[in-house]
Amino acid sequence: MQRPSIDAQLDALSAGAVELIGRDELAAKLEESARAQRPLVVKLGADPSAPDLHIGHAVVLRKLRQFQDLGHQVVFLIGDFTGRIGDPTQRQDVRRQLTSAEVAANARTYRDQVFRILDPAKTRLEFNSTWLAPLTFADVIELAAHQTVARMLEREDFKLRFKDNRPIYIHEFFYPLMQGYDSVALKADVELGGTDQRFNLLTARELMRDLGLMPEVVLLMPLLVGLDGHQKMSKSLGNQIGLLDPPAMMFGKAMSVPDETVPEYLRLATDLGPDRVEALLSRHGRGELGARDLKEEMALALVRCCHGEAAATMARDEFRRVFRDHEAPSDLASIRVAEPTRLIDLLVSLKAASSLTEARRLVGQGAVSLDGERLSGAESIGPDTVGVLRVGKRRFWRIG
RNA sequence: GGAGGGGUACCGAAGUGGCCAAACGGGGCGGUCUGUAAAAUCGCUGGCAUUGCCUUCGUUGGUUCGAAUCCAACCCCCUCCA
Repeated sequence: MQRPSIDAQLDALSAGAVELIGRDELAAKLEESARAQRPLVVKLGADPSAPDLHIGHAVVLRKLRQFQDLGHQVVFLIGDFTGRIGDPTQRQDVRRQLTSAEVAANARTYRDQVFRILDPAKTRLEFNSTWLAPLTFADVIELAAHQTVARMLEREDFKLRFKDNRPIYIHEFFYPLMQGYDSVALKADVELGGTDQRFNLLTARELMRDLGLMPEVVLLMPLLVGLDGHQKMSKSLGNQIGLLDPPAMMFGKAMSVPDETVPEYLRLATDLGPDRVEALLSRHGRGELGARDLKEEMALALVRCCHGEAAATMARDEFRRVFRDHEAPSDLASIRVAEPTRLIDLLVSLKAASSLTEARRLVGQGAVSLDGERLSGAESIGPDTVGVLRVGKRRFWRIG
């Protein structure tokens, strides 16, 4: 395969990135790689205890894919050792150790998601317990001697916690070091990460240099904002679109993003490419494409990335039917009620309400209807009841 | 080790003997409207029950007719000093 020139490669690889640390080094590495026919090792680390990836991760994954398309090798590193210790301030309880079976299961989940974007033939899966577990205490002390407390406190979240008198545990200082050591063990040429990883990745560079290795090149990708339009997308904030979310859910979530966030999603979360995106945005700017329709294009592209064209179109049509035209979904769960049941009991058994009190509340708020007729709550649902039961805006059941 | 501050519902945060199932904000849910699961707006947000009862304010006991509020012990967090 004829590769583009080094300059062209650099431009392509840094496109969309927030920061490329070591551009000249990358140029040298690319040149050396081409000369020696040796693919670069491009590293991405992942937390093993939260194996649900979202479309924010996809931003980084697509960049990795670009490296692969240029012939390089991706190392998808599962931090099974790092993940054992956990960050006690972010989780109430100390993270429990994952069993090897759980790690294996999570690794499999990762594979399912990651290979929607990455090329399996050019991806290596590694676990950092391979080299971190055998380290002795003396090794660890030696490692710790490469970093100072003052430097650690420069890291944004440490700095903040320190200032706010929130606890910082000693072992948390080992996080960047362990991550850095991963790069040493892998002899990584390039590491990718979100901008929140800046400190850790810089630590890796310094550590590699200290230990006489060529420091890795760091490529920082923008963090995708979550569904709320303000905070970064993360599972713990519950504002994510999962890579494995079913098409309809993905589409719906995408449509719930604030209007101002749509351009960012178009640029970062879809694979439309800059030209298509700018074309859409300028049509919107000229008033030829409404905000709703622009958002729909974004949602469509998003679903297409993960589920393909057909699923995306179906998700869109379904969304239009239910939320724009206020019709019942085409495909809804059917239930039969064997004997007369109070409406509120039915709602609880359908899990439409978590308690009878909540069921009463829903009915009282006019959220429950049968074939479009609002129910008062006194009704009894029985074997001869037929119709579409609707709870709130988006929960439907066919009865009978 | 010493001195002080604090632990309240999903989260943040008021409340310092009855008017407290507990202000307010966020989140979540619902209604209306719309261009959409957007925005705006109004409302709901412990449980059971046909207006009454049960459980809840770090834990366990105690004082009181009555405790999130007072007392005791314990657990946990933070600050300053060593």
